[in-house]
Amino acid sequence: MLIAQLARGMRRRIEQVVAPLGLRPRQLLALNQLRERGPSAQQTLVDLLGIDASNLVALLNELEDAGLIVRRRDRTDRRRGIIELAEQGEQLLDDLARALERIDDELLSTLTSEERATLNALLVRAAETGMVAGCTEVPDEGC
Amino acid sequence: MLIAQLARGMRRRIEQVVAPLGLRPRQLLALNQLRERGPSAQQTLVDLLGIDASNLVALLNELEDAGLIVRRRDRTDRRRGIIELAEQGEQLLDDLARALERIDDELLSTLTSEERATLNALLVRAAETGMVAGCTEVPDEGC
DNA sequence: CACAATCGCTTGTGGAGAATCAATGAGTAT
DNA sequence: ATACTCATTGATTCTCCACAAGCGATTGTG
Repeated sequence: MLIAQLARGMRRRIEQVVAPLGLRPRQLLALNQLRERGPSAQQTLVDLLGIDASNLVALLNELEDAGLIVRRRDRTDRRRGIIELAEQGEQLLDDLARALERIDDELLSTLTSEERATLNALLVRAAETGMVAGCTEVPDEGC
Repeated sequence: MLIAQLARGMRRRIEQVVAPLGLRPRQLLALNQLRERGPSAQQTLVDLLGIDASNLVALLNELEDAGLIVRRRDRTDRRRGIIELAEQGEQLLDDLARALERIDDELLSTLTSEERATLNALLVRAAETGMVAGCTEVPDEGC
Protein backbone atom coordinates (compact mmCIF):
# COMPACT_ATOMS: atom_id res chain seq x y z
CA MET A 1 0.00 0.00 0.00
CA LEU A 2 2.73 2.34 0.95
CA ILE A 3 4.83 1.05 -1.85
CA ALA A 4 2.08 1.78 -4.34
CA GLN A 5 2.06 5.40 -3.38
CA LEU A 6 5.80 5.67 -3.23
CA ALA A 7 6.04 4.03 -6.60
CA ARG A 8 3.72 6.58 -8.10
CA GLY A 9 5.98 9.40 -7.03
CA MET A 10 8.96 7.45 -8.26
CA ARG A 11 7.43 6.92 -11.67
CA ARG A 12 6.83 10.60 -12.11
CA ARG A 13 10.39 11.45 -11.19
CA ILE A 14 11.87 8.77 -13.34
CA GLU A 15 9.82 9.79 -16.32
CA GLN A 16 11.08 13.31 -15.97
CA VAL A 17 14.61 12.07 -16.33
CA VAL A 18 13.99 9.41 -18.93
CA ALA A 19 11.54 11.21 -21.20
CA PRO A 20 14.08 13.66 -22.66
CA LEU A 21 15.91 10.66 -24.04
CA GLY A 22 12.82 9.45 -25.85
CA LEU A 23 12.61 6.38 -23.68
CA ARG A 24 9.80 5.04 -21.58
CA PRO A 25 10.40 3.44 -18.21
CA ARG A 26 9.51 0.10 -19.69
CA GLN A 27 12.35 0.19 -22.13
CA LEU A 28 14.74 1.29 -19.49
CA LEU A 29 13.79 -1.75 -17.49
CA ALA A 30 14.49 -3.98 -20.45
CA LEU A 31 17.91 -2.44 -21.01
CA ASN A 32 18.69 -2.91 -17.37
CA GLN A 33 17.84 -6.58 -17.50
CA LEU A 34 20.05 -6.95 -20.53
CA ARG A 35 23.00 -5.47 -18.73
CA GLU A 36 22.54 -7.68 -15.72
CA ARG A 37 21.91 -10.94 -17.55
CA GLY A 38 23.86 -10.36 -20.73
CA PRO A 39 22.48 -11.21 -24.18
CA SER A 40 19.13 -12.89 -23.70
CA ALA A 41 16.58 -14.73 -25.76
CA GLN A 42 13.57 -12.68 -26.61
CA GLN A 43 11.23 -15.00 -24.83
CA THR A 44 13.32 -14.73 -21.72
CA LEU A 45 12.61 -11.05 -21.72
CA VAL A 46 8.93 -11.75 -22.08
CA ASP A 47 8.95 -13.80 -18.91
CA LEU A 48 11.25 -11.39 -17.16
CA LEU A 49 9.26 -8.26 -17.87
CA GLY A 50 5.92 -9.99 -17.61
CA ILE A 51 4.53 -8.46 -20.80
CA ASP A 52 2.97 -9.91 -23.91
CA ALA A 53 5.32 -11.07 -26.65
CA SER A 54 3.67 -8.89 -29.27
CA ASN A 55 4.17 -5.89 -27.09
CA LEU A 56 7.81 -6.64 -26.58
CA VAL A 57 8.35 -6.57 -30.33
CA ALA A 58 7.29 -2.95 -30.65
CA LEU A 59 9.35 -2.08 -27.63
CA LEU A 60 12.46 -3.65 -29.09
CA ASN A 61 11.83 -2.05 -32.46
CA GLU A 62 12.16 1.35 -30.91
CA LEU A 63 15.25 0.40 -28.99
CA GLU A 64 16.77 -1.01 -32.14
CA ASP A 65 15.94 2.10 -34.15
CA ALA A 66 17.62 4.15 -31.45
CA GLY A 67 20.71 1.97 -31.80
CA LEU A 68 20.61 0.87 -28.18
CA ILE A 69 20.29 -2.86 -28.82
CA VAL A 70 21.23 -5.33 -31.51
CA ARG A 71 18.95 -8.10 -32.72
CA ARG A 72 20.71 -11.36 -33.50
CA ARG A 73 19.52 -14.80 -34.35
CA ASP A 74 20.46 -17.92 -32.42
CA ARG A 75 22.72 -19.98 -34.71
CA THR A 76 21.60 -23.26 -33.21
CA ASP A 77 17.91 -22.42 -33.49
CA ARG A 78 17.16 -19.64 -35.87
CA ARG A 79 13.68 -19.22 -34.57
CA ARG A 80 15.11 -17.64 -31.48
CA GLY A 81 15.97 -13.98 -31.36
CA ILE A 82 18.91 -12.94 -29.23
CA ILE A 83 18.84 -9.44 -27.90
CA GLU A 84 22.13 -7.82 -27.15
CA LEU A 85 23.00 -4.50 -25.58
CA ALA A 86 24.78 -2.22 -28.06
CA GLU A 87 27.71 -0.08 -26.96
CA GLN A 88 25.51 2.94 -27.26
CA GLY A 89 23.03 1.28 -24.96
CA GLU A 90 25.62 0.56 -22.32
CA GLN A 91 26.81 4.10 -22.37
CA LEU A 92 23.28 5.39 -22.05
CA LEU A 93 22.72 3.19 -19.04
CA ASP A 94 25.84 4.55 -17.42
CA ASP A 95 24.73 8.11 -17.98
CA LEU A 96 21.29 7.29 -16.70
CA ALA A 97 22.65 5.63 -13.62
CA ARG A 98 24.14 8.91 -12.55
CA ALA A 99 20.91 10.78 -13.15
CA LEU A 100 18.92 8.23 -11.20
CA GLU A 101 21.41 8.40 -8.40
CA ARG A 102 20.66 12.06 -8.07
CA ILE A 103 16.98 11.27 -7.74
CA ASP A 104 17.70 8.74 -5.07
CA ASP A 105 19.78 11.28 -3.24
CA GLU A 106 16.89 13.66 -3.36
CA LEU A 107 14.22 11.24 -2.26
CA LEU A 108 16.25 9.53 0.40
CA SER A 109 17.97 12.60 1.70
CA THR A 110 16.54 12.05 5.15
CA LEU A 111 18.06 8.61 5.42
CA THR A 112 21.58 7.88 6.53
CA SER A 113 23.75 5.93 4.14
CA GLU A 114 23.47 2.93 6.43
CA GLU A 115 19.70 3.11 6.41
CA ARG A 116 19.78 3.39 2.66
CA ALA A 117 21.87 0.26 2.37
CA THR A 118 19.50 -1.80 4.51
CA LEU A 119 16.53 -0.42 2.61
CA ASN A 120 18.09 -1.47 -0.63
CA ALA A 121 18.93 -4.94 0.65
CA LEU A 122 15.42 -5.47 1.94
CA LEU A 123 13.88 -4.32 -1.30
CA VAL A 124 16.05 -6.69 -3.28
CA ARG A 125 14.83 -9.64 -1.28
CA ALA A 126 11.24 -8.49 -1.44
CA ALA A 127 11.47 -8.06 -5.20
CA GLU A 128 12.86 -11.56 -5.62
CA THR A 129 10.10 -13.24 -3.69
CA GLY A 130 7.62 -10.92 -5.38
CA MET A 131 8.63 -12.09 -8.81
CA VAL A 132 8.07 -15.67 -7.83
CA ALA A 133 4.79 -15.01 -6.12
CA GLY A 134 3.50 -13.15 -9.16
CA CYS A 135 3.53 -16.35 -11.21
CA THR A 136 0.83 -18.23 -9.35
CA GLU A 137 -1.65 -17.34 -12.05
CA VAL A 138 0.39 -19.07 -14.76
CA PRO A 139 1.32 -22.40 -13.17
CA ASP A 140 2.53 -23.96 -16.40
CA GLU A 141 5.58 -21.74 -16.57
CA GLY A 142 8.78 -22.74 -14.89
CA CYS A 143 9.14 -19.56 -12.88
CA MET B 1 14.88 1.76 -10.10
CA LEU B 2 14.36 -1.24 -7.96
CA ILE B 3 11.25 0.27 -6.57
CA ALA B 4 9.83 0.71 -10.04
CA GLN B 5 10.09 -3.00 -10.70
CA LEU B 6 8.83 -3.95 -7.29
CA ALA B 7 5.93 -1.59 -7.68
CA ARG B 8 4.94 -3.27 -10.90
CA GLY B 9 4.60 -6.61 -9.18
CA MET B 10 2.76 -4.95 -6.35
CA ARG B 11 0.23 -3.35 -8.66
CA ARG B 12 -0.61 -6.66 -10.22
CA ARG B 13 -1.15 -8.29 -6.86
CA ILE B 14 -3.19 -5.43 -5.50
CA GLU B 15 -5.43 -5.39 -8.52
CA GLN B 16 -6.16 -9.05 -8.02
CA VAL B 17 -7.44 -8.31 -4.56
CA VAL B 18 -9.18 -5.05 -5.31
CA ALA B 19 -10.81 -5.89 -8.61
CA PRO B 20 -13.46 -8.24 -7.14
CA LEU B 21 -14.76 -5.27 -5.20
CA GLY B 22 -15.24 -3.25 -8.36
CA LEU B 23 -12.57 -0.81 -7.30
CA ARG B 24 -9.49 0.35 -9.09
CA PRO B 25 -6.24 1.02 -7.28
CA ARG B 26 -6.70 4.72 -7.85
CA GLN B 27 -9.90 4.83 -5.92
CA LEU B 28 -8.44 2.84 -3.13
CA LEU B 29 -5.68 5.39 -2.85
CA ALA B 30 -8.24 8.17 -2.65
CA LEU B 31 -10.16 6.42 0.10
CA ASN B 32 -6.96 5.91 1.98
CA GLN B 33 -6.10 9.57 1.83
CA LEU B 34 -9.56 10.41 3.10
CA ARG B 35 -9.15 8.20 6.10
CA GLU B 36 -5.78 9.68 6.96
CA ARG B 37 -6.64 13.32 6.44
CA GLY B 38 -10.34 13.32 7.25
CA PRO B 39 -12.91 15.13 5.10
CA SER B 40 -11.04 17.02 2.39
CA ALA B 41 -11.76 19.58 -0.26
CA GLN B 42 -11.96 18.12 -3.72
CA GLN B 43 -9.10 20.22 -4.97
CA THR B 44 -6.96 18.99 -2.13
CA LEU B 45 -7.43 15.51 -3.47
CA VAL B 46 -6.43 16.70 -6.92
CA ASP B 47 -3.11 17.91 -5.58
CA LEU B 48 -2.71 14.90 -3.35
CA LEU B 49 -3.33 12.30 -6.01
CA GLY B 50 -1.66 14.32 -8.74
CA ILE B 51 -4.45 13.73 -11.25
CA ASP B 52 -6.58 16.04 -13.34
CA ALA B 53 -9.67 17.53 -11.75
CA SER B 54 -11.92 16.19 -14.46
CA ASN B 55 -10.64 12.69 -13.87
CA LEU B 56 -11.26 12.96 -10.19
CA VAL B 57 -14.90 13.73 -10.80
CA ALA B 58 -15.53 10.46 -12.57
CA LEU B 59 -13.58 8.63 -9.92
CA LEU B 60 -15.66 10.15 -7.13
CA ASN B 61 -18.87 9.48 -9.01
CA GLU B 62 -18.21 5.79 -8.88
CA LEU B 63 -17.24 5.91 -5.24
CA GLU B 64 -20.39 7.84 -4.46
CA ASP B 65 -22.57 5.41 -6.40
CA ALA B 66 -21.01 2.62 -4.40
CA GLY B 67 -21.92 4.43 -1.20
CA LEU B 68 -18.33 4.64 -0.02
CA ILE B 69 -18.10 8.43 0.19
CA VAL B 70 -20.43 11.35 0.74
CA ARG B 71 -20.29 14.55 -1.25
CA ARG B 72 -20.92 17.69 0.76
CA ARG B 73 -20.66 21.36 -0.02
CA ASP B 74 -18.58 23.82 1.94
CA ARG B 75 -21.02 26.19 3.67
CA THR B 76 -18.59 29.10 3.63
CA ASP B 77 -17.80 28.69 -0.07
CA ARG B 78 -20.34 26.69 -1.92
CA ARG B 79 -18.09 26.21 -4.90
CA ARG B 80 -16.00 23.83 -2.87
CA GLY B 81 -16.91 20.21 -2.62
CA ILE B 82 -16.08 18.41 0.58
CA ILE B 83 -15.49 14.71 0.29
CA GLU B 84 -16.18 12.59 3.28
CA LEU B 85 -15.66 8.93 3.94
CA ALA B 86 -18.95 7.11 4.48
CA GLU B 87 -19.30 4.44 7.13
CA GLN B 88 -19.46 1.84 4.44
CA GLY B 89 -16.18 3.19 3.07
CA GLU B 90 -14.45 2.91 6.40
CA GLN B 91 -15.58 -0.62 6.81
CA LEU B 92 -14.38 -1.52 3.35
CA LEU B 93 -10.98 -0.08 4.12
CA ASP B 94 -10.77 -2.18 7.24
CA ASP B 95 -11.66 -5.31 5.35
CA LEU B 96 -9.18 -4.44 2.67
CA ALA B 97 -6.44 -3.81 5.18
CA ARG B 98 -6.64 -7.43 6.21
CA ALA B 99 -6.51 -8.64 2.63
CA LEU B 100 -3.52 -6.45 1.86
CA GLU B 101 -1.84 -7.72 4.97
CA ARG B 102 -2.00 -11.20 3.53
CA ILE B 103 -0.25 -10.00 0.40
CA ASP B 104 2.43 -8.38 2.47
CA ASP B 105 2.88 -11.60 4.35
CA GLU B 106 3.34 -13.39 1.07
CA LEU B 107 5.73 -10.93 -0.49
CA LEU B 108 7.78 -10.33 2.61
CA SER B 109 7.78 -13.88 3.84
CA THR B 110 11.56 -14.01 3.70
CA LEU B 111 11.89 -11.05 6.04
CA THR B 112 11.83 -11.24 9.78
CA SER B 113 9.26 -9.15 11.57
CA GLU B 114 12.01 -6.85 12.72
CA GLU B 115 13.24 -6.35 9.19
CA ARG B 116 9.73 -5.67 8.09
CA ALA B 117 9.31 -3.01 10.72
CA THR B 118 12.46 -1.16 9.66
CA LEU B 119 11.49 -1.48 6.02
CA ASN B 120 8.15 0.07 6.74
CA ALA B 121 9.66 2.89 8.76
CA LEU B 122 12.15 3.68 6.05
CA LEU B 123 9.49 3.67 3.35
CA VAL B 124 7.32 6.03 5.35
CA ARG B 125 10.11 8.56 5.57
CA ALA B 126 11.02 8.13 1.92
CA ALA B 127 7.41 8.59 0.87
CA GLU B 128 7.12 11.77 2.89
CA THR B 129 10.14 13.41 1.34
CA GLY B 130 9.07 12.04 -2.01
CA MET B 131 5.75 13.78 -1.87
CA VAL B 132 7.44 17.08 -1.21
CA ALA B 133 10.05 16.62 -3.88
CA GLY B 134 7.41 15.72 -6.43
CA CYS B 135 5.96 19.23 -6.31
CA THR B 136 8.90 21.11 -7.80
CA GLU B 137 7.07 21.25 -11.10
CA VAL B 138 4.16 23.13 -9.57
CA PRO B 139 5.84 25.80 -7.49
CA ASP B 140 2.67 27.82 -6.96
CA GLU B 141 1.10 25.24 -4.73
CA GLY B 142 1.70 25.23 -1.02
CA CYS B 143 2.89 21.63 -0.83
C1' DC C 1 13.03 -37.77 -47.48
C1' DA C 2 8.36 -35.86 -46.81
C1' DC C 3 4.83 -34.51 -44.03
C1' DA C 4 2.56 -32.67 -40.05
C1' DA C 5 2.91 -30.49 -35.74
C1' DT C 6 5.16 -27.19 -33.02
C1' DC C 7 7.78 -23.17 -31.68
C1' DG C 8 9.29 -18.36 -31.71
C1' DC C 9 8.64 -14.00 -33.53
C1' DT C 10 5.85 -10.77 -35.97
C1' DT C 11 1.78 -8.07 -37.43
C1' DG C 12 -2.74 -6.29 -36.77
C1' DT C 13 -6.72 -5.31 -34.12
C1' DG C 14 -9.68 -3.94 -30.43
C1' DG C 15 -10.80 -2.50 -25.79
C1' DA C 16 -9.92 -0.53 -21.10
C1' DG C 17 -7.79 3.24 -18.34
C1' DA C 18 -5.91 7.46 -17.91
C1' DA C 19 -4.19 12.20 -19.39
C1' DT C 20 -5.16 16.47 -21.53
C1' DC C 21 -7.86 20.30 -23.10
C1' DA C 22 -11.88 23.44 -23.97
C1' DA C 23 -16.17 24.98 -22.46
C1' DT C 24 -19.98 25.64 -19.11
C1' DG C 25 -22.48 26.83 -14.82
C1' DA C 26 -22.50 28.20 -10.17
C1' DG C 27 -20.22 30.96 -6.69
C1' DT C 28 -17.04 34.37 -4.90
C1' DA C 29 -14.09 38.58 -4.73
C1' DT C 30 -12.80 43.26 -5.84
C1' DA D 1 -19.91 44.62 -13.08
C1' DT D 2 -16.02 42.18 -14.07
C1' DA D 3 -12.68 38.85 -13.26
C1' DC D 4 -11.57 34.86 -11.03
C1' DT D 5 -12.19 30.07 -8.75
C1' DC D 6 -14.19 25.43 -8.38
C1' DA D 7 -16.57 21.52 -10.02
C1' DT D 8 -18.39 19.32 -13.89
C1' DT D 9 -19.08 17.67 -18.67
C1' DG D 10 -17.48 16.34 -23.05
C1' DA D 11 -14.37 15.23 -26.69
C1' DT D 12 -9.95 13.78 -28.00
C1' DT D 13 -5.83 11.38 -27.60
C1' DC D 14 -2.46 8.06 -25.80
C1' DT D 15 -0.67 4.18 -23.67
C1' DC D 16 -1.04 -0.34 -22.26
C1' DC D 17 -2.63 -5.03 -22.66
C1' DA D 18 -4.50 -9.07 -24.46
C1' DC D 19 -6.12 -11.94 -28.29
C1' DA D 20 -6.10 -13.92 -33.18
C1' DA D 21 -3.91 -14.92 -37.21
C1' DG D 22 0.44 -15.03 -40.13
C1' DC D 23 5.17 -16.56 -41.53
C1' DG D 24 9.66 -18.78 -41.09
C1' DA D 25 12.29 -22.26 -38.72
C1' DT D 26 12.59 -26.52 -36.33
C1' DT D 27 11.34 -31.02 -34.59
C1' DG D 28 9.13 -35.46 -34.65
C1' DT D 29 7.03 -39.38 -37.28
C1' DG D 30 6.14 -42.45 -41.00
